[in-house]
Amino acid sequence: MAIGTGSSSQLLAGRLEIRPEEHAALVDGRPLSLTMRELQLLTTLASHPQRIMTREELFAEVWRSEPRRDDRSVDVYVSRLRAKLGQALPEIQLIHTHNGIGYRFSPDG
Amino acid sequence: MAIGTGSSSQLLAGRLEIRPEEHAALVDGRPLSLTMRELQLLTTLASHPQRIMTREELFAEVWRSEPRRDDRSVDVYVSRLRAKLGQALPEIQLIHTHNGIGYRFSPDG
DNA sequence: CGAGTTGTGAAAAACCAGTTAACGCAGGCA
DNA sequence: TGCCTGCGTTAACTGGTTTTTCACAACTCG
Repeated sequence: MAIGTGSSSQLLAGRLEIRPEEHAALVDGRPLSLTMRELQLLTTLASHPQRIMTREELFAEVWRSEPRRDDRSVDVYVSRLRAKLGQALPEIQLIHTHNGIGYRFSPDG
Repeated sequence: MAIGTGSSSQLLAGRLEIRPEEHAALVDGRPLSLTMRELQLLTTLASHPQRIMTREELFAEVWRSEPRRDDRSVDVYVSRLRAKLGQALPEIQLIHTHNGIGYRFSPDG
C-alpha cells in the first residue's frame, strides 16, 4: 500500500519514491531520468497499487483522451518504463501484465 | 481513497471471492490467475448458485453467441477451472456435472 | 454390455504483448 | 536558417499466451 506523507502527494513503493509535484521519481534517492509521459504513466500505475488497470483507464488518465483502436502507446511506454526501472531495480518487477486486460503495479515486486 | 471502485457486484462462495469489475477471483484473499474466459465462465456459474445451467446458457453468457453443433468449449473450460480451483481449494468441488443437462455451481462444495 | 456423454491432454489457430526502429515535430543554438 | 537533440507516436517484427479444435479415454445409466 502506498503511503502519502501528509503534505505532498508522494508515493512510496519500496526503494522507489515518486514526487509528482516535483516531476521526479527516485530510486534510493537517485533520480530516474524519465520523460513526461513515462512519469505520468508510472504515477498513474503507482497511484492504484495492486489494482489491474485497463489500457483504456491508463490512457484516459495519462493522455486524457480516448485511445484510437489498436493503439499500442500504453504498451510501448510500459516497456520503456520497465527498462528504466529494471536498470535501477534489477530483480524487481513492479509492473505486471494481465493478459487481455491491462497492467498492475505491485509495490512488492 | 476507496478500496473497490464503486460498489461492485462482488460474489462470495465460502473462501472464494469474485470481483468481476476488477477482473479478479480470490481464494483466501490470494488471486487466482485465470484467463478472461475462465473468469467469465466462473462468474457466470457463480452468479446462479445451485442452478443447473445448460451449455447453451453458459455459452450465451460467456461467448455471447450460439455454440456450433458439438461444441465442447464449455466442457474444456470447466475442466480448466476445476483444475485451478482444485489447486487453491482441494477437497472442495464447486462445479458439479449434471449428465445430459449441464453444470451447477454450489458454494458449499 | 453398449450407446451416449463427459473429462482432458495436446495440436492448431488466433490473438495479444514486448520490443525495436523509423518518422515527424519542436526547441535550442550557432 | 540549418543542424542537432530529444520526445512522442506509429508501424512492424517477434515471441508468448490464450482460445479453439480434435482425439481418445473415462464415465454414466439403462
